Amino acid sequence: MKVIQKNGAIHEVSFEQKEGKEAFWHTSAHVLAQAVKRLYPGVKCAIGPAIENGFYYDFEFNVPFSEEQLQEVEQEMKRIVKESLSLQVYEMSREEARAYMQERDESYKLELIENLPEGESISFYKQGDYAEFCAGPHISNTCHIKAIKLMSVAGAYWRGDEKNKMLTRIYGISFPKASQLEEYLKMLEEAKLRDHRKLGRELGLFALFEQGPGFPFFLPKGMILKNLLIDYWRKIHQRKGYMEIATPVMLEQSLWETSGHWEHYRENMYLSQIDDMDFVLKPMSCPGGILVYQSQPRSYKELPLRLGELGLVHRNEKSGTLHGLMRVRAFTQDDAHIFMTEEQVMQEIQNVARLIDEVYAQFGFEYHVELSTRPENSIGSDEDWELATEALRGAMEAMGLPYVVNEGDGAFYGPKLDFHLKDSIGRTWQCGTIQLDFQLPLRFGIEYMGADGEKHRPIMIHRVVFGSIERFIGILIEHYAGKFPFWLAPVQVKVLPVSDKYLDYAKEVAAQLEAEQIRVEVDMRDEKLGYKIREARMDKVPYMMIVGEKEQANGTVSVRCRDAAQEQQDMGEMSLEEFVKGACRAD
RNA sequence: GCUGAUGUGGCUCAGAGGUAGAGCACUUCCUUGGUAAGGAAGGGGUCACGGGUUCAAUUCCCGUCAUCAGCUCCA
Repeated sequence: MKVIQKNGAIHEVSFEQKEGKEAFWHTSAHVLAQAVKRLYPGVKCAIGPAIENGFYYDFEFNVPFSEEQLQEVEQEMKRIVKESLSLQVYEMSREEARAYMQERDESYKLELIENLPEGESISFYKQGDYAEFCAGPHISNTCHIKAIKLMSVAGAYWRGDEKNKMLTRIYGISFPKASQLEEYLKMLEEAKLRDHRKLGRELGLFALFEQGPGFPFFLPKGMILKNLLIDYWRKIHQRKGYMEIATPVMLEQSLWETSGHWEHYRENMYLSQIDDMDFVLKPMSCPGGILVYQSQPRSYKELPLRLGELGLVHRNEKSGTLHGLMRVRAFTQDDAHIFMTEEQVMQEIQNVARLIDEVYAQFGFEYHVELSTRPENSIGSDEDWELATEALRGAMEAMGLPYVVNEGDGAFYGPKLDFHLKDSIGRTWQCGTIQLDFQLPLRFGIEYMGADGEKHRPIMIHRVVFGSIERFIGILIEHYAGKFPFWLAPVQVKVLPVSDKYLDYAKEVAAQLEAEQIRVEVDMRDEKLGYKIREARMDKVPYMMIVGEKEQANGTVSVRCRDAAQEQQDMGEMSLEEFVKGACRAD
């Protein structure tokens, strides 16, 4: 298909390319606007870009509009596409453009025109009876849009500002081939089946109650999973020279005034008063970590001092943002604060980056890195920010890790590197961060004794690998679709006696597996084998062991495996030694 | 927090202005069954909460809370 630039240049591009997709979806958004204008002439158009998956357009409707009317708009879009309208580009002066939009009472478009640079002419794209100013590029003809589906209607603020009027946003997706739309819809279904809220309930991992919105409960199996992750975390951090500490969940208010949290994040903090003291439930563990640092005089010989903490933090997130385990109000951060000299900074950043790399590889995640720079309401001097930002940048370059820059997205006390991992169906999640901080050491006045006998101020790194353990578990559930690898499965083996005549043997098998540190359950219910297999499969247990007359007589088990094609699941009869040595160590 | 939708037994969902139903799960009994659901009986819900309208509300209206989809936010 062909793409048409705003200077009128045309070139060939495929839908598979990023540029092609964007032009395709952007044009689809224009078709959506065109359809809406045809059906509802009084509607005002705001903006309609291509997004990661599809496109949207924001409108101000003068009549009520709801999901039911989507079908109608979609039909109109299909009619427009059938008209095979070719896109034309032309330019207008600012004045002409303004007059054009004024005539059509497009107040949002007028506002947008005001924000365009003075003096430059404005490019318009026109398809049939519809034209709007737009930087493009667009595809050359609407006829390429073979498959369209409008997905949903939602409210969205004009220019993303909650003080502005809420507009009606219509989301849609389109493709050059009908089969691609089917595939996409199938992928959405797949994502729904993986939803950690659904699987979390079905697998008995966690629960949420009205009595604690955003405060997840861990059920026995979820707790096994959480503890396994924590065990793994401890092991790897010990190896990397971290020492673990634990600081209180609640500390006195003045500490948070010193740290700057009181000023910057008061609205998100839970408060409590005991006797005459004002307490704050910690939203972060850093001030606690600093008190530990300060608990004794520090020498340069101790640096870098790596203090790790699985800190339970509370943040009063807005009600509308809560989402299963992904966005909660109480969670465990796998935090660590590293205190070091200026010379050690680059090396430490790289050490942490390597640690994160190792952990993500363990779960089969790919990732990319983003560097977030100074935000608006930040503390500290320009020089410190510059130094810190360059240190993070330098470490990435020294390691040869590519990164993208996120302007103004840093923490209020320092810039950061964010690690965004990619799950098995291609979605990305921000988990690990490395934040460099000159501010808290200054605010708390922490020091170390240098080799020169003088006092110096250490620099601090804040970092997490999982981010939030709760959220990481949510991501893992969806990544694995509940089929956890053997080492993480809450129940690794389920023993299924063919009938209760073999219950004793089943228990004996379970006891032997337990002796091998394997997490095992016996299905002792009075049900038929087929039924027990079905349930064990729904519980996504990696291995089933069927025991009946034959196995009891031979002192063996018949193993059935979760992770194989239907016809290969039956792994046949084997001894427990064989299983323990071979089969289950594969992953 | 904002906009919209939803809220019926553990789960998935049906239902109606006259105080509720199905399937699965659960309990008991029959059955002792070999690779994705054997049969029967039984227990379980002040229909989210608080007001209002009505002779009567779980069903209609208002408010609150929670959940869902977006938006905004995410140290």
